[in-house]
Amino acid sequence: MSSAAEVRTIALAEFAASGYAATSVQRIAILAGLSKSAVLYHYSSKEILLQSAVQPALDTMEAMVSTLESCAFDDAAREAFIVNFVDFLLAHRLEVYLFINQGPTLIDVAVAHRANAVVLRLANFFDRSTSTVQDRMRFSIALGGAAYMLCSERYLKRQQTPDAVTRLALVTIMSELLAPVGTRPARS
Amino acid sequence: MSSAAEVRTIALAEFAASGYAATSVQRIAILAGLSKSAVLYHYSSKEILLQSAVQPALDTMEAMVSTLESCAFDDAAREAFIVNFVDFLLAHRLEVYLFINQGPTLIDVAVAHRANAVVLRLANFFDRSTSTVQDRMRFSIALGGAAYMLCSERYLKRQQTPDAVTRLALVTIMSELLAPVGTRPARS
DNA sequence: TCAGGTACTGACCGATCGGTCAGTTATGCT
DNA sequence: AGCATAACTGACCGATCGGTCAGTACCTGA
Repeated sequence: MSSAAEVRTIALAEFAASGYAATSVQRIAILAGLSKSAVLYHYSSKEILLQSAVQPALDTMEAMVSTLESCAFDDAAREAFIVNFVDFLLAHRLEVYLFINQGPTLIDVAVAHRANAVVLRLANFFDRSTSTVQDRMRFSIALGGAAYMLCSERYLKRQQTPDAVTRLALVTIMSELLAPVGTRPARS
Repeated sequence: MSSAAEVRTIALAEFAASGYAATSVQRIAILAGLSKSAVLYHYSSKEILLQSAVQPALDTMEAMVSTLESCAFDDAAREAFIVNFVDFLLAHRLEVYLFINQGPTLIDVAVAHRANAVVLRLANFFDRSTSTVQDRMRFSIALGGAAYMLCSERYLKRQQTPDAVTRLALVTIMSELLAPVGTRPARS
């Protein structure tokens, strides 16, 4: 892996684990075995480093939400979205965790506005497709809960579950949480 | 409200909303209409201010988990715990949000160890009372999701739901998420 | 061989951080 | 009134922050 890519990977992990504000460029440099100047050579500022680290995930999520908004939201589409979304969460858990629980704190970071906007678009989409308070709450819990679950395994001792197992269970739980009232499946 | 209590309240809100590391004592002072020195007069350090702000919630949660661990965990106890826990979440949403998604980042803050420990105790308790990966995931999602949902309402536009309504819906959702496989209720 | 670009370093900048301290104002008891 | 104590301020401290800059080692194509 190139130095630049390695710095990006390390920065993403540190931003997610310790917070953007609490992670210094100096610390990222040390973890990458470089000087602070070298990090700022590859990425001209800390903010641009964050942006570079989360951009691919953000692009993917924006595309997913756009697709969702532009098609009829029947049961099949809902099911397909959940599977896609779970795969997205598994592939970009650090980015999602970062957006979800640091989004509001990064008020003067440009890329955070994009992140907050796309989360809000998704939330509003589910708001429009349901009418009850409980269903809105279910969406928030599914989103925030999945992001938390996927990253809390790591820092609490708890054994790491293989992605394939996590994927199946998460699809089940998300389907249950996001199913509209009246069609919610009974679980055995 | 006394100055000291006001500072504590403001600090808790800011720590939860913007992160402990990203919130300066100076900022808390300005929001409270005081000088930085005045804040450090009431609370001798930033860390002690955090500790003072979250201590009541932490005491309550430790007591709740102790009660849980010391009684038979039948269906009635599970149901009673969920109701108590939801009330706890509603009363201390900021503290829980702070613990849940800043706990791991505050590695050298003493009170964070207590917070992480009690969360881990609760997680391990549910681990022991179930055997499936999915049930463990359900617990994480319920905890992280509830914390996220209760605080995301505030900073996203979304209308504030009255606590009484939130309480009922949250008890329903948490019961569904935390019910052991085989007894999970069908929802209409 | 040597010019030029890439990757990097260390010294340094102003700003802000958490925290200390001497001194000042306000309050309340005797 | 007088005085202790509580509440608070502003100046200041060393450390660290994000970021700049001049300089250097190294590789590559001409």
